[in-house]
Amino acid sequence: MARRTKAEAEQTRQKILKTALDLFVEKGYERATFEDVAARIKLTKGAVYWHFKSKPDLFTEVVADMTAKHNVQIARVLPDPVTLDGLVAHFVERARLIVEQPRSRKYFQMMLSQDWPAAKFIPIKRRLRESGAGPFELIEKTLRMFQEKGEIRKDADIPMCAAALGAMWLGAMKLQVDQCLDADLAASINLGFTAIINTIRT
Amino acid sequence: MARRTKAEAEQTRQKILKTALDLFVEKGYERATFEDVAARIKLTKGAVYWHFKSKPDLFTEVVADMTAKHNVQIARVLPDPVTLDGLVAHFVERARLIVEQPRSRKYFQMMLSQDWPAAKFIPIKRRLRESGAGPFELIEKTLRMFQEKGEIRKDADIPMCAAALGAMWLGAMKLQVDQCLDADLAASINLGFTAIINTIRT
DNA sequence: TTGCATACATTCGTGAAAGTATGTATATTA
DNA sequence: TAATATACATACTTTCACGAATGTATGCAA
Repeated sequence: MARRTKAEAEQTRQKILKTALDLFVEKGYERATFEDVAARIKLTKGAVYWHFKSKPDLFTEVVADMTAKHNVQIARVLPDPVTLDGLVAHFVERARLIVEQPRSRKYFQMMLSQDWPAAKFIPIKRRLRESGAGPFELIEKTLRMFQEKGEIRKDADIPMCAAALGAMWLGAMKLQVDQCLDADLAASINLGFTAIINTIRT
Repeated sequence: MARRTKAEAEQTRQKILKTALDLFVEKGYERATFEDVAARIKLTKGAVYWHFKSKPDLFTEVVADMTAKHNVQIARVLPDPVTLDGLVAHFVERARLIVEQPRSRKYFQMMLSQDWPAAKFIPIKRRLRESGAGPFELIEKTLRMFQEKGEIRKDADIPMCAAALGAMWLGAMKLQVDQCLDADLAASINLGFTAIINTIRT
């Protein structure tokens, strides 16, 4: 076997990305090897090295690819919240989406399990924070907006409230991913978010 | 150099445990080697192997040792809560303790970063859940107690409320450990816990 | 004081994974 | 259609941590 067409090569690339995500989740970063990835899609290590020059590179690409896809997915079905209750509903829905979509679920599982050397992937950690597990910016931005609109008390401590909401979100997602959450994820997020937001409602 | 006295050997063991914790935090499980540990305390790999028969064994012992010490520490200064407000105060204080004590802090950093093959350490994951990052049992047990005492509404959904509180706790600790928490940890835990508990107060 | 157990040091083998170099058949392009 | 770039396969080197084997000087007990 030898050279494939461009389209086929791109398919191969996508297969590698997908399989790599699976393996990073199953075995963790260190124990997942290029040979594992190659074997699972009937290729050789060399082929994988053709598409990705190193293991850190492969991991970085997997994260970038999944982040982009996930963001597109979210943007497509979840409009930005326009009411305070909408903010709660937004995150409840977001959680439901992540749990239901197998790919997104695996992505979060990998990100939050952090069975990978986070210290070596500082930019990834930042990306994770910005768009993935802790969309704190969205929370804080939205809270400020509603404060100006008068739906939130002027004396409310927005950063602290946002921190509490962010912690709630992150914790719930992590519990879900670690499969330690007996209760319903969406429902407990709903409970927590509502309780916290009600303390600063006008 | 050769044989030391029993007391000296025990000191060596403690040094190894301490150094191993440091290195597991700094480099993660896979990248921390017996040589690293040995070099840092001016010993050789063989010496470390004398005290701990394998790497999983060393890791397990580090966790067991730190868990025990941390539990003793908590039990010594934090009485079990006897009021609902006391429950909040308990966790606020617990958080403060963990942040302030360098050893406990590192312990949680290692446990929550999970830059180690969690799948290979199922018993440790259980231990972690029971006594470390997610003291859900304490929360749920205490809530039930207060429900019987009449401080919590009879129709309150205890498991879900406990899940929300647990998520809040876990998320806040993880944010702290990952150094992504700008706001004050204790204060945001206080805010979140109070808000959630107030929704089920009689 | 003798003899054994202990607490290390030293050395080496082994295997596994990362990465490299090269071969090769085919797509693409000029 | 020839030349070149591409998309792989194959085979190899390198690295490195685990762990075992062995050596050795000393503490301790009888």
